Amino acid sequence: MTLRPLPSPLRERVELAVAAFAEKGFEGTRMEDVAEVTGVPKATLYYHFQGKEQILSWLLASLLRDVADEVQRLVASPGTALERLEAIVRAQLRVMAARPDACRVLLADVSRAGRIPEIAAAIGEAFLLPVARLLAEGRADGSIGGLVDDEATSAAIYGAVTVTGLHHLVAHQELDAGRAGDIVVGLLTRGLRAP
Amino acid sequence: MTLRPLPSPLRERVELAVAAFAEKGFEGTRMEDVAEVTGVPKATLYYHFQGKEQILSWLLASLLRDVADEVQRLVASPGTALERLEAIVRAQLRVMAARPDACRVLLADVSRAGRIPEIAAAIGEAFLLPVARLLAEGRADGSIGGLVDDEATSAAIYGAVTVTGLHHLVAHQELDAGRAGDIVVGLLTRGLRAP
Amino acid sequence: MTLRPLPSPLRERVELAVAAFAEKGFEGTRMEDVAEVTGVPKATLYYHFQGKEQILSWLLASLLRDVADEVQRLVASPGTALERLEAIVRAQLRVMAARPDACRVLLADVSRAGRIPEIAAAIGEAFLLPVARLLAEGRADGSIGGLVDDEATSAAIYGAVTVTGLHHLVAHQELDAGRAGDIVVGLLTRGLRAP
Amino acid sequence: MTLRPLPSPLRERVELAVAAFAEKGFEGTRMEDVAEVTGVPKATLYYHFQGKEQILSWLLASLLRDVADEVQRLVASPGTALERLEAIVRAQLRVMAARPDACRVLLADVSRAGRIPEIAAAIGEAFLLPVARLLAEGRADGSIGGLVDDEATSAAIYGAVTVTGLHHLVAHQELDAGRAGDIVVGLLTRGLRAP
DNA sequence: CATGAATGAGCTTTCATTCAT
DNA sequence: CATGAATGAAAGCTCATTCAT
Repeated sequence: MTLRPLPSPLRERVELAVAAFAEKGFEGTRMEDVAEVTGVPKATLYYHFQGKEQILSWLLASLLRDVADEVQRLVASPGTALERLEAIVRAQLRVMAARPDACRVLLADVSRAGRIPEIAAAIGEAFLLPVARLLAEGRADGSIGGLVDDEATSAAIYGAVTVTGLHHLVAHQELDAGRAGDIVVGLLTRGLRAP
Repeated sequence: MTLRPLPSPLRERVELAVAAFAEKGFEGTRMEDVAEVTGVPKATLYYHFQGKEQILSWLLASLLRDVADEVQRLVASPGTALERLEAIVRAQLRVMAARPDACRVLLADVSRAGRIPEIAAAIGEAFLLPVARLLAEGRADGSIGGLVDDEATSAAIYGAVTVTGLHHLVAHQELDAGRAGDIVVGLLTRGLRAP
Repeated sequence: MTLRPLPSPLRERVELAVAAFAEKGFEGTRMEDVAEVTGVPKATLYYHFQGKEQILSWLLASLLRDVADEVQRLVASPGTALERLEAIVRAQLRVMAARPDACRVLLADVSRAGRIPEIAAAIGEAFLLPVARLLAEGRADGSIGGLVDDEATSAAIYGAVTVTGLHHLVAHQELDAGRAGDIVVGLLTRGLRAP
Repeated sequence: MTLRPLPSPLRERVELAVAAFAEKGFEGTRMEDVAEVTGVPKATLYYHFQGKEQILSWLLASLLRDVADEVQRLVASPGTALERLEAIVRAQLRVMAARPDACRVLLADVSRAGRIPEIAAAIGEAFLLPVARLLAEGRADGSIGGLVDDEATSAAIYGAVTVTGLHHLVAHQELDAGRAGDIVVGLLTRGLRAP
């Protein structure tokens, strides 16, 4: 995605840009802002990135790589499909707690329906697809009940998790991944209906 | 919110601006664009609105008023709390099907965590709060099981509904509110776990 | 060439920009400079012109329209072809004396061999073609001797006239169209060879 | 002009830069472009030249040295002044045929009337002055008729030659120095007037 | 009331040039 | 010696907004 391989010290500084994007949105964030927050001169940013969009793209890709790694690890772990799905939900919330700004930026981008098509694809790859496969596995191993549309269900799960995390961040200024996980996992596994 | 009460023919034309906001984001949409899609000259828009932000604000408020009305109507309808909540979920998806662009804009704004604080409050008022109240009612009337945090749960429900709708719109170019409703309602009421 | 018809007061002010282009070249002249020299704000220039190139284009077109008018008038005047050609040469030098900067800009552009193809075509239309036709007429009416290539000859005439004018302007800071005309006409009609 | 004497292999590669200057103009040509067409890294160019302007200056000086050498040789050759002048005109056209880009760049610069004053002076030294001297000689040896202003006449000759060459290059994509020479020499010696 | 015309304030991006290696 | 990396200082252009009619 980057033409030149990004030198490691720069990588860390550029990560600081998510805060700006999260607060002011992509178009509302000026390169000047990115330069200020990261401490990297504007011209240097342009030396390493093709433009503002590529910086955003790089940031989101970096986040999604982390999510994908975690998801992949958990998918391959032992346990029933439902147990592994629970673990994935909790992991996603941990990522949100660790990198809340990046997640906000990502959601904004999703809602704009894939400004950067690669990102839309990457979300599918990183979360939706593995979860959909897990749902199928779950029906096979008997841990998950009969649902009709795995793709749509995984989107619903993604929404429940993400918006819960976001809501905590916005409403309470912080995200307790454990507590939020209990709620979401509770809702998703047992449902609302009284037993 | 508007200084002058909007003349009715203008109101309808301005609604057309959501498409632009949905596609290009708030900052990415120029007043010129709004003027073009609505057919209302730029200067005339400034005669009726205070600025670009106020147009967005007016558009979202219009959507949220509709959602709130629907929710309020359904909250007061007969049936168990769970049944009414199901109806609300389905209603929200119908709104998304009817006004997909406005919903996309709204979600983008939420993720930017309340660019316009009034909007964040309005979402709470229109959806989260009534749903949270319904959850409490549900525990009282025995239709909804024991959940710990009504506020967080209603956020999770909002996320599940919204992202499912969005996913359908993006992935399948259209949203069948009935089918999507079945999936979300199924997930939310019975949960994933096999009986 | 211009989208909006240029208001007359603006037209005169924009003419002042040729001085800047003549002194610093096209690329060396910043829009800021044009704004300063003309007294028209940058944004206003962009409101009326598509960009810097279009301003140059408009300026050169304006000059060439004048040249073309003069040439056309003289071509149709009475006298032998040679007499009329002499008149055209002298007229061209008068235009250079009147609008030296525009002529310098035009010549720079020619050497860049039609950065703006329309301009290259317009020079042909305004000068080269009428002169070439006059050469043919001259052979017919017996006033002009047997030359082989009218197109090339008219280019040579254009060069002799233009560079002489330019040389006077640069070397003597001013152009006496009468004196310069005598020299060029003398050279072009009788040639260098002693009788 | 150069601080360090240019290593011979570099000299040849830098010559390739004229193509870029000819096509895009001085300001329109980026050092990056020069680096690309010459294959010499930007920083290396800066190691050998003081800046972009010095590269242009060096290129034009190189051309003018060649022209001056040729002219000097021909001025000193046997024959009447008119014959030697004819030879110079033809030689200049041969140079244009051999190095068309450099000539285009030179002419662009002339019209900008001595962006680099040394260049304006060098043209005088290389062409105008020797030709003016030849005109005087020609009047003395009886081969050239009575003209009033040798300086202005040499400028006119320069213009006729140069623009004819340029016209051929632009209009016909190539310059046949022999044919073009016949036309220009015919015009300059015998004039247009029918005998 | 409504609007075409005008503009101040910035925006992204570019580029000549420097410098550490 | 030569050069990849880095950057200060613009440059061209855009856009939300105002205003005269």
